[in-house]
Amino acid sequence: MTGRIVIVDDHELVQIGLRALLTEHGLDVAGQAATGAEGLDLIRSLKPDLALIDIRLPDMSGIQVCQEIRKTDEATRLAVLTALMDKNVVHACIQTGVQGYLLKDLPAEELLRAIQNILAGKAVLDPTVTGYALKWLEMRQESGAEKEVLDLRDVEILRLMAQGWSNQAIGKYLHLSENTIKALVNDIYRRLGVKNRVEAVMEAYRHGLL
Amino acid sequence: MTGRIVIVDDHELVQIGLRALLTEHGLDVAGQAATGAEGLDLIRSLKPDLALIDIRLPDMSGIQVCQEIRKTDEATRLAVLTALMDKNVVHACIQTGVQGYLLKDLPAEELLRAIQNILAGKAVLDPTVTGYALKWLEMRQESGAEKEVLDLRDVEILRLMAQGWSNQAIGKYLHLSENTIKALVNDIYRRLGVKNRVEAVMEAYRHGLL
DNA sequence: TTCAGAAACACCCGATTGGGTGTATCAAAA
DNA sequence: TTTTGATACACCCAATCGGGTGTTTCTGAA
Repeated sequence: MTGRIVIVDDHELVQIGLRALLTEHGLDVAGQAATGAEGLDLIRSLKPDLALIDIRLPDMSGIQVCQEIRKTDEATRLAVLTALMDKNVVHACIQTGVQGYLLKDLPAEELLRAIQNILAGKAVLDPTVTGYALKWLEMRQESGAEKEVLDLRDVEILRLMAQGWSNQAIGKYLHLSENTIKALVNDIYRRLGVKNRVEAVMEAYRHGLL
Repeated sequence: MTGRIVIVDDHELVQIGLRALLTEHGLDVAGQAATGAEGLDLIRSLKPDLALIDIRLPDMSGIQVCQEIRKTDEATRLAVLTALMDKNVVHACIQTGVQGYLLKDLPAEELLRAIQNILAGKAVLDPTVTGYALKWLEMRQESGAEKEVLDLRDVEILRLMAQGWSNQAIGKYLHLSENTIKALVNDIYRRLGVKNRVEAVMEAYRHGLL
């Protein structure tokens, strides 16, 4: 079960730690990247068995990286590695089709076991987040309506909002009317429990959605 | 310049990374701790030449750890190692008498050099932090022309903006009129080179001002 | 003393946001 | 078949924001 692994994390300390941990146990770290863009290039060119991707990267969100990869590549296993545990992020990850959601403060041994499991073909969610995931999957199957959760388009809109775009500009960009954007934006506020643009963007940013 | 070093960090990955980096370059990691309490015990018993301390620990702040140590021990060098850059934290660290303030996303090589410098008796502030520290010291000494720089009140206003407050609310809170807040806010936009609230808050957040 | 410039406003105005109600379409469930 | 819901709008309106001009007051330098 030797696996070629790519690490995408902007903290070089974490890179070093991961590589030390993985190589020590016979796993092959084929490449490392510090930004989302570099990570995309690396994954596309190396086609590793597994990519470990940090959520918070300097240029883009790790989730976006996963989405990009999944557009053209269903084979490479993806796992996000993050310090935070957030409902919306977990859901976005599952929707994107990642095989693992791992927390950085996990003991090294558990982390290693999780990675080995993913390489072996299993999907691994950190135990502390499994509850959320299961509940969400239940709702998905039976009622289909999974209210209160931000979908990918919501996150896209939040990203544009965070760049200072107006509703009108967002509407033109997404080929929707300004009125529709306003409705969607209000929905986002309700789901995030905030009452204006700045709060929404800050919430999203803190939760690693951007 | 062989130094005995203690690491206090709750992320085992970072511990592993640091240890690999340091031992690889002939430095001696004498001990590691995952909590502030453990860290205090370890530093007091081992009396290392340098303690690298994470700011965010499960039981207490790394700054508190430094303060505790400094109560009885002026000799052990202390350096905080953190992912976040906060002006207030920097200020507190300098007042506590730490020798280093290092950011986790620094390239490994620079990190290593910084640590070697600290062991050699120099005090090292991360370059991105030094600016703030110097500016702060300037303002203390003289009323030198510090144009184009956000002062403390600007940052306070940005903090309130980031929490979703309206200009009116900010004005009431700071005992200023809404019109004055508007003028100040526009000044902030000009200095940050942005054109609306969301952008300003994002800029400030990215620059560690919040 | 006079002058320059800052700080703290007032007033104005168009653009945008926040929030509500209402509607046409379409697809899936009852 | 009917009904439900989700989606993508339109219209409306008050509040707020973005940005400009102009006034007063105070302080420090010429």
